[in-house]
Amino acid sequence: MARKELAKAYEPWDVEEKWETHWEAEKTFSPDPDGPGDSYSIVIPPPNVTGVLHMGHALNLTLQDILCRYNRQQGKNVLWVPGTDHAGIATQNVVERQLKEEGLTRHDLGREKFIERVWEWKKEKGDHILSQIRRMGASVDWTRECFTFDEQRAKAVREVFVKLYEQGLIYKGDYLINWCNRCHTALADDEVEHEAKPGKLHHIKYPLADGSGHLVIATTRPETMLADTAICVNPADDRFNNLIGKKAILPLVGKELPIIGDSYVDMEFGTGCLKVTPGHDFNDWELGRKHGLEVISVLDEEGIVNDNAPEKYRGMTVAEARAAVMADLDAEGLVVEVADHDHSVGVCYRCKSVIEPHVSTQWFVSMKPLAKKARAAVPADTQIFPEHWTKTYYQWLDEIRDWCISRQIWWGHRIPAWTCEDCGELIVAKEDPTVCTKCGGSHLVQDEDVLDTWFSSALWPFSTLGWPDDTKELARYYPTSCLVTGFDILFFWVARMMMMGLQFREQVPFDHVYIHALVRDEHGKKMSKSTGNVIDPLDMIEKYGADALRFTLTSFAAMGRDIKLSEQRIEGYKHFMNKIWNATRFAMMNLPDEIPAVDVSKAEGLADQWILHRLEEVKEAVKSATLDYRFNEIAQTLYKFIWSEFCDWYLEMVKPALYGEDEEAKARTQAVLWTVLSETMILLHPVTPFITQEIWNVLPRPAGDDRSEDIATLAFPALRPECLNPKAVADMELFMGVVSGTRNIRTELLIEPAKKLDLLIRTVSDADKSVLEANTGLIQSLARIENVTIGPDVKAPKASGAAVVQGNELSVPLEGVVDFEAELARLDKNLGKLDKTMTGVSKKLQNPGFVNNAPEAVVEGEKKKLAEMEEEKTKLTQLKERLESVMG
RNA sequence: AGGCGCGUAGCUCAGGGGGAGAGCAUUUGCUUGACGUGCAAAGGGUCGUGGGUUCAAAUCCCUCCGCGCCUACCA
Repeated sequence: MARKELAKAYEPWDVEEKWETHWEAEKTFSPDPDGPGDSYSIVIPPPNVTGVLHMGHALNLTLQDILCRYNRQQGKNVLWVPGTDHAGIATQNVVERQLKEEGLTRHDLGREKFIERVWEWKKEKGDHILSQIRRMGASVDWTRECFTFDEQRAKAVREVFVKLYEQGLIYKGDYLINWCNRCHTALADDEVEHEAKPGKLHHIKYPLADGSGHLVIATTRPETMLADTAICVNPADDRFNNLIGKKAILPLVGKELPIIGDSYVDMEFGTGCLKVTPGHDFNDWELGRKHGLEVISVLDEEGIVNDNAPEKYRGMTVAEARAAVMADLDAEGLVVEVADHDHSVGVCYRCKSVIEPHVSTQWFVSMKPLAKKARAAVPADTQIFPEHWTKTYYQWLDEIRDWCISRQIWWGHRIPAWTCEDCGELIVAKEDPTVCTKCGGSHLVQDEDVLDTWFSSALWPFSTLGWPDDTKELARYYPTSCLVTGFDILFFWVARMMMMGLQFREQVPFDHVYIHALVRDEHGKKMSKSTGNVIDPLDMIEKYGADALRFTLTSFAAMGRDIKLSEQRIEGYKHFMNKIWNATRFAMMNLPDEIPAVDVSKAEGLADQWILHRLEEVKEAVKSATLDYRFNEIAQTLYKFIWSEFCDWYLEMVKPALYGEDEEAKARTQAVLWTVLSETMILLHPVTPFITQEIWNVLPRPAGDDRSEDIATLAFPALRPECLNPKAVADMELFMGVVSGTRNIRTELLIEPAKKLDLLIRTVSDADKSVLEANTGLIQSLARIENVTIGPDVKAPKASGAAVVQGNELSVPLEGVVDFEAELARLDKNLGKLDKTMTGVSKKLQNPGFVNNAPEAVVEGEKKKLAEMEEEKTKLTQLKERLESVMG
């Protein structure tokens, strides 16, 4: 049988592409909703269609994929739904920009043609990110791909909108909302980001109407005075409360403003007098509602001063109007002071332009009743990991305001509301109505607005499963098992999914929410295109392979900490992939085409018994780390096991058996080597799916092993408790100590590696003696030793390098090999180290408080430790004295 | 203003009431028949400060100092 020759170094490129194509073609990750097993389901946080894969996605996908692949191994019926988000504003912006290059606006095309154009764009470019998800190796079910704006999701959106409207939880009205002049639409509160910016506090005189003087107000936005409708002072403020009920004259406009009293006004801030502008400030809006004030808006939807302002200012931008107003006030001698004042300014989270509070007709969702349920469900029905995010979640829900869901754009779910032009009736319906339900007229006009994209995203956990239709998927996979996402969308998305899930499914949308960190650059800065510090995951995949990238992200994904990523780390883990590859290469050179059918629990040698024991521990560690979302521990456990134990010790130790003549021993070791390697590949598979699949595919099998060629479908390795072997671990510790101790003597004394040395071991017990005797050959090969002599009465030459391992005295004769001064210094160094730790332990044991109060086991442990160290010290000292005696 | 998180080896970070850990970097040596993307060995830290609880604190509690983030407000 022709043995497949493995490349000398691992080359991920072809391998990854091959398996990614294979899995999708075979529909490996498309579960049967009627199939066996407990269900485990995850819905992907849908990336924007306009998006390109960034490190945040890469991390997010990796963690979800680990969970899905692990749960498949546990025999679960796993569904991971992929899809994208139609990203209303962002996508519309992209296509509008395209049109602009052709000298067109969306209005030139008209609504219908424009939407067609966006769909065309989506088809061409929009799915780009999906192919990038494929390159990450995400084991999603591509046959169930969804889009927040496809037909089925549209059905869900309508259903929800209409029901909420009927339940009185959606309403329409004129309110002050966040308005983006550039995107030309309303935004929800949480779509506004706040940035601290330097500004000015302008102190301006407003004359009193009765001519008895003036008061001075302070404002950061003087241009909005054109829309002032009152002055407000604190009734408790003795400086001004006599003015309440009087009137002031609004400069430049000339109209009278009532002076009202409200404790909202902070007497300490500014001048203590507040100009009230309900049309341009959220607090003033509230104040205006409370006091029944007129609302004036002096800015239009482009942010240009409109006809409600004095003629002179009309047509100006905000900045122009501010300058003009201040100049005019100054000319009239009304400016008292202009002081520097930093304040935070709201900006659009999509385009970063300044948000204007703007009065307009919008649709809202009443959040309070929904938020109440969503709050109560955590942690009872949904647990958040790490747990501390729960508090943030509560805090947001407690302070929630009604959600403005209408957007003045075209790309999105159009609001299913119609107005009858004949009788003015408002009709909200699932199916497009043709006649008015009230007057029977047929002149119905649909609302122009579309819904906030998050409105459809909020339904994602059940809309992707086919709701509102009664599907198998819905019954089988809802509630989903875990949602994996970054904390930046805890509010935007997670909280709203909770609300909608509870409202429409009467069940939380997920059992667990795992919040992962943000990926930053190596200096802790947020990656952004403008800073130029972006590490592109696709570049990394091309350079190092998806597995190396995935392993890196996994090893960094400790709960509750930001990830500082550097390319160097990814490179380091590519080396790890290569190490795994070469371990396999070694195995392939030493395994027969058919693995001997040996029961590994009958393993005999120290190496085999020890590695099998460790494998059992690793299985447990991987399992519990995965269940607790301690992803970094999965990576750490496997890295240490594979590199520091399997490769560094085990493979070196089995070489003699594999090269040897004892066919029975060889077969046993081959079986163990194969078992450990293949099971480790299965354990590692959720983290690095490609390389493990490739290795599984090239590895030979024992006869009768008819498991799939596809590692992704294999069960988690069965536990083998009979292989747990504490004695092997203890023996191994002794063995490693002897080998390392001997190596240390050699390298620290600068003895050249080729120089043959002898080793004498004066053993402290029969048990140790037999362990070492059984492994003499291994000591020779691993420590590069010519002759080994072992026994209780071994006499070593006085001129020897020395070490003590668990009471056993190692001696390496040095006559003619090295100058003894170096060895003396080395022994002194080791004695010094020993002394330091002994001091600590004996001090502790001299403390009666410790001896009396600490648990007996701990005290005994310390005593034993000290005794051992004392013994070691005595022996080392004797060995040193012997050396000194030779030196005279 | 409120909330959250973080200060541990040169760097990036695990850990967490009983003798300070990893990776990378550094130093030294090495064609050991899987791997120089490697092997072997070594150096390197009063675990931010001050206090408290405890027989015992890097670990738990409090103060402070630094750093980061989130929410709200800022006329």
